[in-house]
Amino acid sequence: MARSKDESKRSAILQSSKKLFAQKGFFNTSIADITSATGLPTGSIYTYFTNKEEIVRVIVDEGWSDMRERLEVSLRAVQNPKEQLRVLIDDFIPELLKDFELINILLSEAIDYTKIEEKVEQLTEMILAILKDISPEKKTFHALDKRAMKTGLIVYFLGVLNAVKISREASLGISVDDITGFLRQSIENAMDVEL
Amino acid sequence: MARSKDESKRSAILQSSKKLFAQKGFFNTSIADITSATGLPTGSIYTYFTNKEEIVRVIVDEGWSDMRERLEVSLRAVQNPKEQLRVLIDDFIPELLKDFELINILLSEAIDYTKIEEKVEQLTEMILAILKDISPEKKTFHALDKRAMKTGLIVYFLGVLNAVKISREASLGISVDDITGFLRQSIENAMDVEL
Amino acid sequence: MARSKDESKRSAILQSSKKLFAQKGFFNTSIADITSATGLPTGSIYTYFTNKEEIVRVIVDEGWSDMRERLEVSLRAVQNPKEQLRVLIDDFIPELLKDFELINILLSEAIDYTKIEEKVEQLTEMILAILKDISPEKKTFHALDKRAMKTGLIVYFLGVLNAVKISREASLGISVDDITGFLRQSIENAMDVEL
Amino acid sequence: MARSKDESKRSAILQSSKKLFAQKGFFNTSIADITSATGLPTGSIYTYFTNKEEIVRVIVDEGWSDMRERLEVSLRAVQNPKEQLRVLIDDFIPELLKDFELINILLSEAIDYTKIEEKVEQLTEMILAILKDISPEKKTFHALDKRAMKTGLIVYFLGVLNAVKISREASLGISVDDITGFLRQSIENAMDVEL
DNA sequence: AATGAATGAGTCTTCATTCAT
DNA sequence: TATGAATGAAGACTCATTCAT
Repeated sequence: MARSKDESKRSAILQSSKKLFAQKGFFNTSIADITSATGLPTGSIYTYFTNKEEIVRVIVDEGWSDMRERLEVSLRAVQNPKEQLRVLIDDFIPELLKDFELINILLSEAIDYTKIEEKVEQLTEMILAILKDISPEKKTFHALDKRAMKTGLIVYFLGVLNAVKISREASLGISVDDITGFLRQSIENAMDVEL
Repeated sequence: MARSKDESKRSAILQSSKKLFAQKGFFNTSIADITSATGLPTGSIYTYFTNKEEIVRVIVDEGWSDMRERLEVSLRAVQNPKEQLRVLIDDFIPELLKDFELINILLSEAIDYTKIEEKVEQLTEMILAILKDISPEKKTFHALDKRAMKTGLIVYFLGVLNAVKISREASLGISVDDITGFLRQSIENAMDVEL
Repeated sequence: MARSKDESKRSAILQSSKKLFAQKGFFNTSIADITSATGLPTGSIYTYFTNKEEIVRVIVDEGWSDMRERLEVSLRAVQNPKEQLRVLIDDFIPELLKDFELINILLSEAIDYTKIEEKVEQLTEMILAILKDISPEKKTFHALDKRAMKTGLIVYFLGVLNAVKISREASLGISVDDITGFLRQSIENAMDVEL
Repeated sequence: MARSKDESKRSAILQSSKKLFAQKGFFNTSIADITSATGLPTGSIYTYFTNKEEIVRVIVDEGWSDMRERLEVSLRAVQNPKEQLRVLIDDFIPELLKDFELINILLSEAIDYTKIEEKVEQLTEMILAILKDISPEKKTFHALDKRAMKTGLIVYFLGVLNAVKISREASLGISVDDITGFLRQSIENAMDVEL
């Protein structure tokens, strides 16, 4: 009982902070903003988190873990690497790109606490593991050595996230669907598969 | 009659601020930091800029204008679109990617004042103008409609900038050269040209 | 559970500020002056008041409310309008004129936040209500229509307050007693009563 | 020629400052506001005045001298004290009350530099000199000793000025005409004359 | 004399974090 | 544990006045 109450406060803080950080930015969000949004007293924030930084860190880490776990589960469910690619593109990516708030926080201001490089690294390795089991007839992407492939994945990953972020904030004339569409096309092309 | 505004002071402010903003971030850089770095008194900052925001804005706008002008000049010097592509990749991109501080500021914290979407838009349009004059035998990239092409360019542009930013800050195991190399390869592939 | 707001701190701020504002003026009194005078840290000022303006506003409003309440109570205690007039002149006015600091603040600098016109209006209406029940044999004051009476009251009220203020600051050669004396005389004359 | 140019700048400063001080108050008017309003460079302000305080002081002193001189001239033109009273009420007072800006400055913020007590003193003495030559049949005002008379004059003078100031700023429901009307009535009554 | 950039102490206010209750 | 008042260093910015030119 006590524990569940605690948990709900912790969640409330995380949820409100996530929204606020995404909207106003980390530095422009004060602890007071968070207490207002949650209705919790100042002190409570500090019984659940040691400081403001830890809040972003947890938002990002838990958000990312969630994503990754779901992806791993889905991937384990299918063996065929081509299928896995499809899972990645049809399930994981859209799911990730829907979490606009997470993306926003991941990429912005608090990037120091956000450890985006870890996330990049993790995802890259996972995808490389899938790709190396696909032997396309065409050369294209595979003409690239592993390092180039990694580079490509990083560029794509960061590019996609940023494109989503910016396309939502400004009127670039492209949508999230355009972005996932482009990504799918690129991969199909590169890997010479049809997903 | 009186002292006239001192261009060298303005530059000093811009230069120091650029370094500081890139290193510590916009919000973690105080006006006091800038006065320390420049040796100028507080008041002087405000005789050259109306506020802290204007400093970032100017850093980004002037930095970007410089880049763009140099690119436009270079492009005008060659007519052949294939040559123009080479100029873009061999001259402009490396030049841009060398300005790590600019990239850092462009992509981070102060992104509200940074108007990165404008820069994305501008560069995208310039490149599309070049590409539309190249008729590759292969389909690939041109199979894409204009919107998809634009999307691709945006993803690549943002991806490359972010990859550089992050690869410098963390140890992703890839270098700026890897990134430009990947970009060149991608374009050669997509456009079916050899640069 | 936590410390609760400390009324004595709030009072200390009001008291010190009142003295300082009266002595040095609103604009020449800094928050630092108030913290020095009270011994409170800067932050505490802002846990009790939202800003410097609010401090004057509260000083004036609470000071005035006090005065008015006491007057109303006293007036209710006597029915005869002539008695009420005496209460006004013998109790209220001297009491008001003793609060030199309040007068000073009411009339000066921060007059924008001070809403003296409200106070003038309130007092004027109260007095008019008393006067209309007194039927002097002589014409004099009652020859005046309501508007002229109101004008007269306003002139007297403001005149008396300012005369006190200035007579305390400079050596005009008249005292507060002279002023109340004159006022009493004027009213007795005007209303043809003896108080 | 040079002198006349100087003079015009000095006037411009005084005129603009008068308007600004009356509108925004002394402390809320910056030297920069004055340079904007006049179009003069900062330095020029200081070749004509030693500091901001001196500007108010001069505005008030010159404004007041003007008034007083005109009054003295007018008074000298008529011998009869009753006529002099009429001049005072019909010419001087309305003229003074028309200069709302002067009144505003005289009574507010910068009251420390404004030396209003001097003005009160001067005017009071002038009027007393007139009054003492009028022998009313009725007692009323003359029942007062000199000190009481002086007190009365001070109260009236300050009351009238303040009433005008406030009636212009807020909606007290009385006009400048009401105020001068009341004043005339009071004097006629007190002195038992018809003006 | 005229100019307006230079100056830096001083202004109000904020806010993450602590800690008395 | 829960609370929210307390804290005070730090923040961005202002502005009267000076003085180099």
